[in-house]
Amino acid sequence: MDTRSICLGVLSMGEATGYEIKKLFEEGPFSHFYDAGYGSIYPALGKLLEAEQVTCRVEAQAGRPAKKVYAITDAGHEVLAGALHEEPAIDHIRSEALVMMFFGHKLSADQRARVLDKYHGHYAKVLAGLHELDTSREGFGRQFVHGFGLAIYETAVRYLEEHGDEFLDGKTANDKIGAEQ
Amino acid sequence: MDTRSICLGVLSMGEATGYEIKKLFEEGPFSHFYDAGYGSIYPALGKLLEAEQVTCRVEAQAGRPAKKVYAITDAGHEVLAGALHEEPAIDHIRSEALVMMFFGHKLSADQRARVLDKYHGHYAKVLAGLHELDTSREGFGRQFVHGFGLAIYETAVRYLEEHGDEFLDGKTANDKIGAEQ
DNA sequence: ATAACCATGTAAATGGTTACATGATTAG
DNA sequence: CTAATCATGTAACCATTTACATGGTTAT
Repeated sequence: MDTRSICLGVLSMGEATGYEIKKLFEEGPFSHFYDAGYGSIYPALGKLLEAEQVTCRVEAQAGRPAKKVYAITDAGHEVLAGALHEEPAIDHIRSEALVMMFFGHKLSADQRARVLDKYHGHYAKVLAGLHELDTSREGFGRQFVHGFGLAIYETAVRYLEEHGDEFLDGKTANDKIGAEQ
Repeated sequence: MDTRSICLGVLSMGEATGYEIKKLFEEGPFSHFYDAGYGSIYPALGKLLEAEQVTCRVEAQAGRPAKKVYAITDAGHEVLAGALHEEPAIDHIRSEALVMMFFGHKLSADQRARVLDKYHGHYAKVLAGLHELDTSREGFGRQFVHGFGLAIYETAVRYLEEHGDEFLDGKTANDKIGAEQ
């Protein structure tokens, strides 16, 4: 399940260009559990084309760069089905922001604010994107994953909003209890 | 903020071996937001040693392989402080399981059950590990990040338990509403 | 018996990020 | 006028994963 397989998956929903696929990872229905840049999407599409798992049609556009519209082939559908029946790997999660927050006592107040703010901003933005998606007419898989994303990102944003001050002030839950007593 | 910096961070909390660092990522306080295997930890420690950001002491053990206990140096502390004041990158998240679930309609019932079960098992295991941690005497950063992890992983496990059947049965929320009417 | 744990490491292969390269159109 | 959007791609660099290599002890 590398970028190639995900691209096949996206193309199984309909034709798309590399640029459009990137947007799905940035703002669309994949934004909360997958990311890939142009530097990995374009080479992936190139390899899929070589392997004849996709076809490519060039569309000229007036006053715009030409598009390359990719479509999945029968061979591509087979490879995708195979990839979807492998053992899924454990989620890859790597959060630099959480590492920084973990070592919050080593951060300046400025940096604490910057890190928290950026983190909250990102989660809020992804959450807003999820809210804009309407999956009510989509299949059960998309609905399930969409609901999962909503649940998680809502929890994350709420936590950051409710507990952010403790982090910024450098207060622990203990400090708060002590102050109340 | 690559594996080298995180290793420095871990070592800023006390001496450790590569094996112990790995365990922190697997089961310990980093398990919910970072992972790295031996293949990236050992080389990272090697480079830190070369750069004199850590020292290394070999400890022989009876009936056990010898340990290499690493400790952070002053230079290491400086590099760590610098790394902690950079701009944090956006979280890297890549979930093969969610990709598979997204395409649930292309999965056999067997594979749906396998994927869901593995996913739930992993989240439940990390959550159990988080519950076992007592951060009440730790600094505000660790408490904040621990609380964040608990909130997120509890939400995830609950969602999978409450909505898993819909995914296994291939039913959408719409189908359910329809059945109730 | 068998699996899991302790404990290290390297080499090859894979894969991903970043920087470079181009350039017109449109919205603010 | 400035930034963002549309649209593609490559080359160099960097990081990570996987497979290989070793082997005694302890718990089930």
